[in-house]
Amino acid sequence: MSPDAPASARGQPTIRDVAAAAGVSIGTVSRVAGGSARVAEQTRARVLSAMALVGYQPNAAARAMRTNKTKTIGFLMPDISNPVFSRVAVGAQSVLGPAGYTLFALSSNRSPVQEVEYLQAVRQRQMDGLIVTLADETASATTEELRRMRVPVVLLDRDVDIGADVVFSDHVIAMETIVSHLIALGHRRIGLVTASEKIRPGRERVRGFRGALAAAGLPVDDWLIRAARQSAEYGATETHDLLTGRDPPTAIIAAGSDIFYGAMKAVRLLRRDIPRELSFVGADDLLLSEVIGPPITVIDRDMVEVGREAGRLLLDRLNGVALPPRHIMLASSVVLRDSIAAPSHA
Amino acid sequence: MSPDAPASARGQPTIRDVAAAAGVSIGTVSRVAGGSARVAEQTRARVLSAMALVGYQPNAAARAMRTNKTKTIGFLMPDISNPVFSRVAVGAQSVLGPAGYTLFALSSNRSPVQEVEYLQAVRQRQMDGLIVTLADETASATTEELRRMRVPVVLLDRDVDIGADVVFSDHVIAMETIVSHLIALGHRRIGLVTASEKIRPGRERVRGFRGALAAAGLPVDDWLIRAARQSAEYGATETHDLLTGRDPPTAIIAAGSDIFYGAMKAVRLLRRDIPRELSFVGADDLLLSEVIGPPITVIDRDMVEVGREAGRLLLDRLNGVALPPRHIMLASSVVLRDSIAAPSHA
DNA sequence: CACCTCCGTGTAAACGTTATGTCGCCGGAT
DNA sequence: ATCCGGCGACATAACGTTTACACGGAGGTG
Repeated sequence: MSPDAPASARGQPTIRDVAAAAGVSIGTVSRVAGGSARVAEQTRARVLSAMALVGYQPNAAARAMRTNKTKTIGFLMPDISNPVFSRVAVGAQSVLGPAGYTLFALSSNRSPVQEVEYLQAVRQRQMDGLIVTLADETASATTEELRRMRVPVVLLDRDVDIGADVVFSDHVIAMETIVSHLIALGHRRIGLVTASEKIRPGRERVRGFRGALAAAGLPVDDWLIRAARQSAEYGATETHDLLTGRDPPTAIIAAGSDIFYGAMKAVRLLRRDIPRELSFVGADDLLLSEVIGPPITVIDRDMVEVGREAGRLLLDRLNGVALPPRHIMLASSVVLRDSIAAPSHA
Repeated sequence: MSPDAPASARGQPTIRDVAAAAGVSIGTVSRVAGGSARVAEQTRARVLSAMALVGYQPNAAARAMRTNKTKTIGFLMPDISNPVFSRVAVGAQSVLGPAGYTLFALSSNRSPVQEVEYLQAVRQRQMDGLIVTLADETASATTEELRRMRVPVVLLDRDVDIGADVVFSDHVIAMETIVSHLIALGHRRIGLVTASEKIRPGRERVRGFRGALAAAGLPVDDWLIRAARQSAEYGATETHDLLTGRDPPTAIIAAGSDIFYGAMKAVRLLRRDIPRELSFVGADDLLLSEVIGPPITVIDRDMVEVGREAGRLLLDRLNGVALPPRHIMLASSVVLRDSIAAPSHA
């Protein structure tokens, strides 16, 4: 099939193989490969066909060593198997790709140790930029490692003071909106299950939650607020606990995609009828919420757009834009569906 | 805070900075960094503290150029935002990480062009190995590029003859099982919506489907078989078409996670009652199927285990195991739930 | 007491690329 | 006919590592 690859010894063919095959010097091959300087059309053609012949691909390591650029961006997220995070990669790629950068996705599995390791990997590999969603804002080893980074960094929805650009998602307004709505429907005891207050989303959601209650002049029962982890198990456990407590809520907000799953499962197991016996609000999973019976009201945000925005910010920095750190706030939307109603006996 | 980083000029500190700070030669620093040869304990300590002082991280590009190893594995998948694929990354990482390799995830967004580009990126960056799920088995540019790869490759659930190790998922047996079950319940017209026969999963599922019908002596109505794309839209469209046709099926199998979503949505819109009016079988999304009312019967497979197995195969090759290509077959499971029943008037 | 051995360290070459400086040659202008 | 200007190609020096080789000194042995 393919012409027996005329690689030098073993391994990939180098610029030298191409030069030999084309009968030119390596400098000329480099210029053709880089497309930088002027090369006579005839020579260029000879070089190009030689490259095709030997199946040449420039050695990125050598190139990187010489130029100090890798055309590579790292994207570190807490959990690659959660679409909320991985969708960001799709958005970022759509912006960075056309600009000639390759996006490498890394998943720390919510482990701060892994996070540090990957951050070092990014630094060792001289990646040109970094987009990162931290698993824990309070891990000092991680933020220290971030500060060591000598390349542009874009932070996603986290409050860490490293002088980086940040793309924030609104959580407060959306939470206030839905809680106010529930209050207007007559709910007085509303349960909230969300991420730990150690990260911004958890903190902000709790803030919006408390704010809406305060605005309505209602007391806050801390027992109704569960903010510790992000997992289906946590969502299930806490929801079960809330619903089987002495004075259970008439509405539950499961603010987080994994928590949403788990909470939903707990509601099923307890055979609570939505929305007759319980009003239910999910988050960050439009597809799921649409397909469940009845359709579930959700707080949603466009994570692909978050990725695009992050890509744009990064690209600006890579092109040398020297501005003070920029903060971008992206709205969340509240999608009202059939899962909420007035409480049965208010 | 941190001691003003004594990096040489600008940029990251190099081995030379460390050598100067420790008062030794660069060779010695390299030996300490690499942990290879014997170094006097006293010297080692001095070098280590010098490395910490300047915040040294070895330059991966230089290292790669010298050693022809990058300790880096690429994982190319069709869609990073689909957990079916990204879960594989989690499994692979759990095996490769402890062995000192970093896994970089790449998403082609089902574009053959992107696929080729990423394959070239992997080759340019001299990654030590590759795990890949192809978006289309029939794209010759992709398979040609794969053949060019001079490092171990593990293929996931695809039939492409490049002499690579492969981790297969069973689709035939699982499909036969569920179809036979539906037939036993009295179903005679069963609809199937699945991926294109251009990729193994689609092909095998159709094969299992036809096989089960044949085994039961039932005729195959090709109108009931939809195998072209993988997307929620496709799932919705085809399901709608099947259910609103002249002679609609009494059961539908939505074999594919995105198709599952879409099909489910179509069923909701048409207000078909499951399982009274329609028996429904989903695939590859355990969480969703559990939470929908009623719980949905699904064909499921452990994608994390697929990743682990792929990681193991790759690791063997990286350690120099020279065997003929190995094929591993992982079973799928059929999880029976409340979404299937005898057809209403058989 | 001299020699050999071995351990620890230094030196230097190579990896594949880009970029800088240099040179040869062709064509146009004087 | 001579000279000059450029264009295009070549040679070569880095970039930061690893590693083969050389070397010096300490300790043990004949």
